[in-house]
Amino acid sequence: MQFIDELNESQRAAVSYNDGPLLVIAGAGSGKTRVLTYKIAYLLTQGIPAGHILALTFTNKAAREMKQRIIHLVGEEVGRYLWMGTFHSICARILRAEAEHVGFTRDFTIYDQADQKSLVKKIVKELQLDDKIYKSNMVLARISSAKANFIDPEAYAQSDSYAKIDRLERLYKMASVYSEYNRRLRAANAMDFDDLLMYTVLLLNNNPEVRQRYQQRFWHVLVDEYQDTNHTQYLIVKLLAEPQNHICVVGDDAQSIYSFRGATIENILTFQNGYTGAKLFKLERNYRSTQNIVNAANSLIHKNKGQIYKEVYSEKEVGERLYLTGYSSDREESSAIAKQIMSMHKLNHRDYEQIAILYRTNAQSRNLEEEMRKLGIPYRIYGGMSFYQRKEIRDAIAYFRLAANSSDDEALERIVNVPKRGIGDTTVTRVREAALRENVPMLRVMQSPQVYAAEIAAATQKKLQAFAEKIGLFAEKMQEMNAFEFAQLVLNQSGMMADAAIDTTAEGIDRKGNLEELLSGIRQYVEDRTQQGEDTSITDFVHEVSLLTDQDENSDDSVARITMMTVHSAKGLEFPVVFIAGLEENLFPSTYCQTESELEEERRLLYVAITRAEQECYLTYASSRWRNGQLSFSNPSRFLKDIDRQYIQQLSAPSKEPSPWNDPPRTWYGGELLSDPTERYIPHANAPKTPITPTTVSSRNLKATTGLKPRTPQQAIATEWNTGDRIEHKVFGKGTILRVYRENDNDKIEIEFDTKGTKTLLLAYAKLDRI
DNA sequence: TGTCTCATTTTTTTT
DNA sequence: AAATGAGACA
Repeated sequence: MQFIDELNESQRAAVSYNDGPLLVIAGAGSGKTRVLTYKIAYLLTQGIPAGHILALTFTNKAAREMKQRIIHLVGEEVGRYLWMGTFHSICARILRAEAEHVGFTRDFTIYDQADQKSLVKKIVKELQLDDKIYKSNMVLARISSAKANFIDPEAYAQSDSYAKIDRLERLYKMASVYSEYNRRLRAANAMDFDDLLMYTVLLLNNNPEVRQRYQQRFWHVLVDEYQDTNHTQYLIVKLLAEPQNHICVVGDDAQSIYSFRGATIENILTFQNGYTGAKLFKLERNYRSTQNIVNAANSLIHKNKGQIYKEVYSEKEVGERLYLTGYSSDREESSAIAKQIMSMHKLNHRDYEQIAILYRTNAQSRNLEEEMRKLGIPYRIYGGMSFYQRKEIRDAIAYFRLAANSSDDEALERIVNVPKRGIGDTTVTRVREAALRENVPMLRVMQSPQVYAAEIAAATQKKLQAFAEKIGLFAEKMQEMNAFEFAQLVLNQSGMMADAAIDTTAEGIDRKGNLEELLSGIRQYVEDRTQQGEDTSITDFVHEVSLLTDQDENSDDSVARITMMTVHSAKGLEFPVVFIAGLEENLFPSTYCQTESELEEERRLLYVAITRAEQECYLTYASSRWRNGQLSFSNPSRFLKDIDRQYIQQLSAPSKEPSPWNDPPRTWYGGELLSDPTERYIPHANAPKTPITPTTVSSRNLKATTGLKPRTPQQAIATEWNTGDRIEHKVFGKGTILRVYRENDNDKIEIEFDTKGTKTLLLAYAKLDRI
C-alpha cells in the first residue's frame, strides 16, 4: 500500500482506522474526498471484495469520479463492483430489485418535480380545496418535509408539530392531501424522489429477511457529505450498517447547506451518541486555498454559534486578499465581471477553466450570461433549464415512460395530445374521472372507454383507442429493440418528429434539433453499454435519466469555458479564481431567511462559496437590481462585515457605491431612493433625440414586418423616455404594443405603447427575440 | 378543440 | 421577466 504514504498524518489515521464507527470532520479543502477514496482503496487491498462496500455520495458525478480514482489505485478488476452512488440511485437500485416487497413492480417510474406538481394540483382541485391556500409548491414542501423525516400520511395526521404549522397556514386538510397524493403515486406505480428513501426504510424495516440480506452484503458503509443527510437517510444508513457498524461518515458541519430539503445537522452532531465508541478524526489542514482565503472564511464562519470546534489552517502562500467591489446596478456588476475575466484571460493568460462565478439564485445567471456573450467569453451554466427539462425532451421521455409503465398517468396526460390528436381537456378529464372511479390506469380506460362508462363521443373514442394501441405497440417493441432503435421508432410513429419537422419557425427547428440530439445521445448510450456488455434496452435508460442532475450532463469539454452556478451546486468543487456575485441584503442572505438559524445557514453558504477559491476571490454587490420585473434597491450584505477586515481589499468601482463598513445602511421609500434617483440611471446611449417616424405594425404582424417578435405580447417596460429635448428616466408600466420600429441593427427596438388607463404614449425599450 | 389575449402570480437553494 | 391561468372567440 504505497499510496497511503501520500497522505498526511491525520488523513492516514482516518484511512487506516477500521475497528469501529468512524466520524471524520473534514474542514473545507482538507482532502475529504481523498480520505474516502483512499479508505476504500485500502479496504480493497485488505481483501474486502468491492461488492461488499457501499459508498454513498452527494452527486452521481462525485461517485463516478471517486470510482475512477479508486480504480486507478487498485485496478479495474478489483474496484469494478463497488456499490457507489447517491442515496437516491442506490435506493432506486435496491427498490427495483425488491419492488414486490413494497407493493410496486420493478418498472416503477420516478416522478420528477413537474409530475409531482401537476398531480398535487389535480388533487387539490378534486378535493375542492382552495388553490390559493393549497399552493402546489407549499403542499409539496410539506410532503417532502414529512418524507424526509420518515413520516407517512398516518403519522402525519397524528403529528402535532405538523398540524400546528398547517393550522398557521390554514392547510387543515393537509393530511388528506398527503394521503391521496401517496395513493395516487402508488396507483401509477410511481415514486417521487423522497419515496426512494422512504420506501427503502420501509422495505428494510418490514422485511427481516431482506434486511439481513443487505446487511450481509454491505460489510462496510461509507457516507460522504454526512452533514447534508436527513433523518430518513440516517435511518437507511443505520439499517444497512447494523449490526457490525463498520461505518465511516465524512462531513463538515460548517458546510451544511441543505436544511431546506430536510437535511439535519443533528446527524453529524450526534453521531457519536448513536454509535457508541465512535472515533472522531478531524482534518484541519486546508490544501486548497491561500492563507488569506482560509482566514477570511474562518473569520466569517466563527460568527456562527452552533458548530464543532475546529481551526482550519493553510500553509500555502499568504496570497492576495479578497477583493470587494460595489456597483450601481446588476448590469454594471455583470459587465464589470465580464471585463475582469477578459483581462485576466488576455493579460494573465488565465485559462477560462480556472474561473467560476457563483451566485445565490439561478435568476442571476441571465445578466451574467448576456455580458459573457457580448465579450465572447465561453461559459458553461449549471442549473436552470437543463437539456432533459425541455418540453420536447420530456415529451419524448414520457412516451418511453408510458411504454415501460402503463400506469404512469402523468406521462400519459403529458403526451396524450402531443402532437395534437384532437384529444382535449374535456376528454382527458372524463377519462381521468372514470379511471379514478374504477381504480384502473387511464390507459386502460382509453383502450375500452365503453367498459368503464366514460361518456365520450364515438369519434373521440376512436382517437383514444388509436392512441392506446400505439402505446401498446411501443410496449411490445420495447422488449425486442435496443434503446436507440426504440427511440427512433417512438419519435417517428408518435408523430413528434414529423410535427417538429413541419414547423419552420425558430422554435420548431430548435425542437427538431433537440430531438435529434436526444437520439444521438441514446445511440451513444447503446454503444457504451454494448461495449460494457450491459443491457441496452430503453428501460434502464429511462430509469437513469430520471436520476440525472445537470452536473451529469455531458457537455462539450473540448473548449475551455468559465463556470457559472449557484453556490449550492458548487459544493465540493474548487477553482483557482472565484467570483461571488450579488452580495446584498435580501439576496445573500435571502429575504426568506431571517430567523437566526436560517441566517447561520446562509452564512455557511457564503463560507462554502469562499472556500471554493484557491487563489483569488472576488466579491461583488450592486445597489440596484431587477427582480421579478421590478427594480429593487439594496444594501451590501451583512456578511461582508462578518469577514475580518484585514483580509479584504476594497476596489473602486465606476460609480461610488456605499461601503459596507463606512456608510450607514440606506432606507428606501416606496421602492425608490430618497436622494436624487437620476444618479442611479445611466441614460441609454442610443436614445434618439427626436422621435422616429413610426411605421404602424400590429402586434400580430410584428414578426413579419420587423423580423423580430416579442417573447410575450405585453413585455414592454419603459426604462426611459425621450420627449424630444430631454430624456426622462424611470417610467415603468405595461401596455399593449401598438407600433414597432427597429433601431439600427440592434435587438433592442423601440415600441410605442399605451399604459393601462392613461393612454400615454411612451418610447420604450424591450427585449426581443430574433427569428 | 384550439388559439389568442389579457391578467395575475411568482418570490431561493436541489437529489 | 417569465410562467401560469382564465376567458373570449373562431
